[in-house]
Amino acid sequence: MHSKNKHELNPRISTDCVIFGFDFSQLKVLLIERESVEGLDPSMALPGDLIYEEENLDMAANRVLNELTGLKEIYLEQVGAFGDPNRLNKESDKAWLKAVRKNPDERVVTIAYYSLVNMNDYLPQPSSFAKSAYWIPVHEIKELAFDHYEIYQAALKKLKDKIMAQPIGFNLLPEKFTLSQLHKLYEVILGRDLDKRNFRRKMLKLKIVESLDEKQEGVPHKPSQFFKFNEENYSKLIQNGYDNFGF
Amino acid sequence: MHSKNKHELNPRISTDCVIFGFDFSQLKVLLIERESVEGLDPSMALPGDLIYEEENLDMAANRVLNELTGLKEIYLEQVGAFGDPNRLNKESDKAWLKAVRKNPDERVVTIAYYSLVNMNDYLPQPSSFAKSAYWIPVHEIKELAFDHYEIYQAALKKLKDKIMAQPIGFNLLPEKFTLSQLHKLYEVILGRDLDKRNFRRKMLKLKIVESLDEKQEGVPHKPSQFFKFNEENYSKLIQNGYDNFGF
DNA sequence: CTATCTATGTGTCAAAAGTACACTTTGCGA
DNA sequence: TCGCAAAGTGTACTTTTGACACATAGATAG
Repeated sequence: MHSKNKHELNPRISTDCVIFGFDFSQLKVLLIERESVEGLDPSMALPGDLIYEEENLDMAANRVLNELTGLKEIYLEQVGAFGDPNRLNKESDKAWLKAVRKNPDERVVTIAYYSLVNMNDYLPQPSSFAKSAYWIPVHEIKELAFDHYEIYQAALKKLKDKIMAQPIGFNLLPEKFTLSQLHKLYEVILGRDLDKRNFRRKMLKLKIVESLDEKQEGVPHKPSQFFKFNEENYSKLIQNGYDNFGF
Repeated sequence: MHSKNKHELNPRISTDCVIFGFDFSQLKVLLIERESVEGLDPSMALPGDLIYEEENLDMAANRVLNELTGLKEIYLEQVGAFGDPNRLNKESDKAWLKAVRKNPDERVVTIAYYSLVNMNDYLPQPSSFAKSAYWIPVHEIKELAFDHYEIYQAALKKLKDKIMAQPIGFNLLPEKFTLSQLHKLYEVILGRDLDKRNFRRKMLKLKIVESLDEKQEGVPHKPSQFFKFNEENYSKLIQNGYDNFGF
């Protein structure tokens, strides 16, 4: 082993956030466009930045997300750590880092987080080095800065695993929603069709949704019933070790 | 916010490994005893140490595990990152760090990994600052150095989730094993009884175990059939997106 | 005011999976 | 040869899944 390798790593730590949203037809991810640097194509990235001393990882992720996109008080779940020595070594990334970081060549280990939010409650307001922040449909996400595409894929996998193991996704919807919307949400996350009747049957049997005395209005078809999430029944279910939600 | 907090964190990175083994009756974890420092109780810890420059995280975890315990070429799966600013601040830990680290007060973010191994294939051989390395039954694990207990719990949860989602655990057994041994393994990981007949039925239906023409010998009861793991059927199963193994 | 359009909402049946449960078998050793 | 200890085996019942097609409510356009 080269003696060079014997030096203990002393990197920076960053967090990157994969925030999923849903607009009733597509699954989207919140991305920022970096301030462009002379001549470089501005490229899309996950909101993420270096963390500070004295911060714990979860808090840092929330702060960074807030600074770059304006989103606040989001429950973030950890995806994992990404620390390949070459993760920042694409030429375009190096140029950008040179422009914004004090020590652009320093190695950075990033801790990735993900979350689900209701898009309508959180209007992204870019600041810091985020020139803009957009909700991008997942099917349009093809390349991202750094190793962010890999991080995004890992987060999506976690999301799929989680939604298969236990019913989640209520964060992504407004307080009252229709079963069709919930149904659609599951379909876009899992990336496949689910039988409408079987889906409804299951949701209703679990009693985690509750019918409201209210219907859609003004739609050019049979109006659908509104439902709300029953938090109480949901926590009971989870506490009883329910972990086999699968379709 | 205090200006102090605005400094970017520049910590060390370590890895800690939670290695599970099985001795046909109990689930165990590989722990090391640290070289004792004047007056301090030697305490048990997960094998873990700082990583070097130029190493990627997975490789570092393997190197560290090997240096401390002698285990080699283990498939390690990431548990996650643990980086609370106070994670090394117990008095006993600080004293120990002072004795072995160049910069004992430096913040350290650790990336935890876990794995399952066949205890008989890997006889722990402590070295480096590991005074000894033992397989400790999980029910005896009550406190560990640093935040290692928390890390161990997170790893155990991952293991349970995983074994519920897909049949794993063959790593923990010798090449040929009896269905009773496999059955017991599932019980100790999940921490509850599983019906013997139902367990066997399921394993056999999935065709991931295959009967050998060989029986136990010299046991004071009906000798049991040996089985082997059918890797081919197993990968087929996994590739078909099988993820609902639950009992 | 009638016809048409569109998405909602509903029931049944067969197959598969899960759950609960008790006795016989084999080989060793006393 | 008897007893012991763990292996091994089958069945009946319940629950869950998965596949499938048509009537309904309200809006709109003619």
